[in-house]
Amino acid sequence: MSYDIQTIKSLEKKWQEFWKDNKVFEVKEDTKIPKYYVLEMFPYPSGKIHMGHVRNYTIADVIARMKKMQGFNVLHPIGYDAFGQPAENAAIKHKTDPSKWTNRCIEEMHEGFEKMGFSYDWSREIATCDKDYYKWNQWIFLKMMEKGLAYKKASSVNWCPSCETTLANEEVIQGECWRCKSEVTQKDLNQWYLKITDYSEKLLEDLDTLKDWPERVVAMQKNWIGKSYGVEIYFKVERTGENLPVFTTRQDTIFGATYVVLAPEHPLVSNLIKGIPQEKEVAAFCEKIAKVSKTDRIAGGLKKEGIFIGSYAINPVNNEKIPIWVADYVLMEYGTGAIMAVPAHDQRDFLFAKEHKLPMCIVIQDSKRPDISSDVLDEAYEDEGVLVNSEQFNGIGNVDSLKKISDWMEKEKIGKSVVHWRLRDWLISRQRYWGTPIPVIYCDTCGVVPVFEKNLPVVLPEDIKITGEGGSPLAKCKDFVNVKCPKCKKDAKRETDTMATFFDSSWYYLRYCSAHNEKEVFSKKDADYWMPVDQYIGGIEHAILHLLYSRFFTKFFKDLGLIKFDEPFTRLLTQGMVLKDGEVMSKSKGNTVDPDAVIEKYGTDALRLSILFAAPPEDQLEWNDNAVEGAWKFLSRVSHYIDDRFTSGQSEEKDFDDEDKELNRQINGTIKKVTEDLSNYKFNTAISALMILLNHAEKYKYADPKQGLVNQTCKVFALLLAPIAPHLCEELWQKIGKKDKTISEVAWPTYDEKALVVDEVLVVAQVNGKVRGKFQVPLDADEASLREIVLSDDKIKEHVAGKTIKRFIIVPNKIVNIVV
RNA sequence: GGGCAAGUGGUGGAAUGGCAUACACGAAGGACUUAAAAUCCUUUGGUCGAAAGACUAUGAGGGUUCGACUCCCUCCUUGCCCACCA
Repeated sequence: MSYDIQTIKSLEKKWQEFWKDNKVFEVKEDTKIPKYYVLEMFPYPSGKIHMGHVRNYTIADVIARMKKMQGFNVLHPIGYDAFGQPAENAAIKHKTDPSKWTNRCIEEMHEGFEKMGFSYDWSREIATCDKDYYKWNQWIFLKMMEKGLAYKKASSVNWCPSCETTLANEEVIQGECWRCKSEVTQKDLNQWYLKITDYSEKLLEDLDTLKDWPERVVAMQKNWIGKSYGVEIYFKVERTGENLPVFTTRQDTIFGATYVVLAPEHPLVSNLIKGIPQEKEVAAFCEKIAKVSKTDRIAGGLKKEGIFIGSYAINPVNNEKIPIWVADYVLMEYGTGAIMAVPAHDQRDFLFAKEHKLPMCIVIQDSKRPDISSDVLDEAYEDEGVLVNSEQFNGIGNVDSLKKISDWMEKEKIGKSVVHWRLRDWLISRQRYWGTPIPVIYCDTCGVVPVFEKNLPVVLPEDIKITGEGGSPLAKCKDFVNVKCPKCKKDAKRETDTMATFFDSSWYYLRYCSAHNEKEVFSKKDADYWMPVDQYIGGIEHAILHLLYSRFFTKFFKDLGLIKFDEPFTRLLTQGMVLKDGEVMSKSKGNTVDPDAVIEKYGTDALRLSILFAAPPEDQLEWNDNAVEGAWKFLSRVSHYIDDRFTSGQSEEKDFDDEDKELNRQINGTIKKVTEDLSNYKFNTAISALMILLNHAEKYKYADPKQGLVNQTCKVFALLLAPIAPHLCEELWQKIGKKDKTISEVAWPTYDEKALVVDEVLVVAQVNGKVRGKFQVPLDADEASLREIVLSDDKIKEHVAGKTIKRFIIVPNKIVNIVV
């Protein structure tokens, strides 16, 4: 076969059609065969595929194809996360509608995936904007309502003024909208929430079972869930006697509290300032802070603003009277919205106290510089030490005192141990059009009425004008909004908000198990067989959002009795970004490389190979055109090797000479290495092992070869390379294998342990740790013979001469080190 | 401020206690060719040396070890994530 781009392109097309026409990668549940579920995070359909997709999905495809050859029943599906705002924005820009735009993008992507030769089960392709899919979003929502997990509440929410919608906490990155980077403001709205916090403990605990997840993803989730143990201490307002609980994790510093601070939104504030001289001033301050966005609050940095509100609090441990302040650095959402300030031992309190000339009281003494006083401190002392000025607790180490103090407070009923979580309930209402309608109806008589299950789906009307100017388009669609109440049949109105699209993607992996089931959200039996996902692959950017939500849904489904497992994804791989000139490839930066153009020039297999060879999958990958060129060359050499050397109809030879044995050893060693490396995502070293074998095989004697050995080499190349460069290997297999099977159905090669054994090994000899010689010695040579071989060498003698040998260290079959 | 990664030739990277720089890219030289492309061969961390070879080198500095890119401590730099979270 001639190896030129035209030939390659036509054979790639030929095999892609063959796989599709013969449904090679469509699978059925079969309990007699072990299953393997390979899943990549499904794409947002935004147009043609980019290098990021190519990398993510090539990694998944190699794993899926290898597992299939290894005899697993492999589920490898794909679909589209098709709802969401970009479609709406694109529709406005191109004067089309989101549905048309999305469908065109899906077609383009589908085509791109076929061109990459990915081994998908196309019969399970899904799109979340399809009513057969989002019907089940609505069904899940109703189930959650039933269980009290979906509820509506009025609250101050994150609002993106540019997207004109609310955002979940997880979608606010450094005070900015995760999508458009606009500054997020706060707004009071009545919105739908999912009670993910009911699962806080479970979500945290089960992280420990995820042994095959990257540690940093686990760490990020732990951080986000944010469990902290502390004490709620009951301060009292001196004037009114009202209870004023504060939350702290540093109860060891309670005797050092010199003032109390409330968040500006704290409900006590307005009561306490009523009628006092500075009422207006304080109210104005609180109002001012409430308006400031979170970004600005943070950007203000260390400068902390606050004001005394005219009342005092009583510290229950010593009945001391300390002033109550309001300040911008205390957040209403965390703890009780009130803190005790210990300026001597908390840097934020320290800065605030200095700024406002508030007193300090040292209660932890640094053993290295005893007798420091508050006047000499230039920052808070936050390290460990021994308690002072703390009555009966004096002299105890502050860490040891934590439990002692909380126990004592509980006994005295002046506080209680509590656990606080950082995780908030998940706000899912979005004031946007292109999403799943929330299946709820508002009736003046019956109140909030869920749509009956039999009336699902609530279909998203598609003939709608999207202008992008103010308000949800659905709210303007009278046919959609005006309905009869399902309970009392009087006039009622539909909810016009749609669901956040992260809802859609929180369970799609279950839907793939029975993708077109019309009766159920997914079939229990199919989910039992396929789930959990054995290998999940996607970007690190989903480390918190999508992965946390999916874990939450899984736990919810388990509680519903629909599934039997706790965690959806057994093994997780987060692949690195594709960069060009040191920056992430993006359309806005104009540094993208079009996969199509690369395929045009070098073919799909070369693209796949080069992207895997260039870097380990978790690292960033700097794109380099030359790398594809190199991949092309390698594939060409493999192809030529098999064309030139393979001869059919030869029987196996037995009497191997040394050169034959060496080739045989390398063949078996390569099978071992490639099998292990591919299983551990070490694609780059697997490929280099194949290159090494080729370099060696090409040098193997041409004149008098053992043909059986050569044929075996050819087969090993085709089989080991098949998951990476499937088109070429299919073609090569036609020449060297049985023609009734595609190479993807041929068994993965195994290696012969015996062939790996050598009778001689190269042992490195060191003198004082420096390499001074290398020796071929018999395998497992004993100390005496090693001493004899090594010490009789002239060069070693030279380095040892005139010195006494103190030690003779032997690492069997590897190294000897003579210490003189 | 907290957490987690990472730092190795001209470049991507390999080696996770035992020959540092595998494999590849790039570069230089050569063969084939009227010529070019393609292909093949050779060289390629640095310094000294004609060579044999010696010394030196994995961000910096210390430590453990017969032996350290690898383990420990301190520091520097870069990237990512979180962050007035009490």
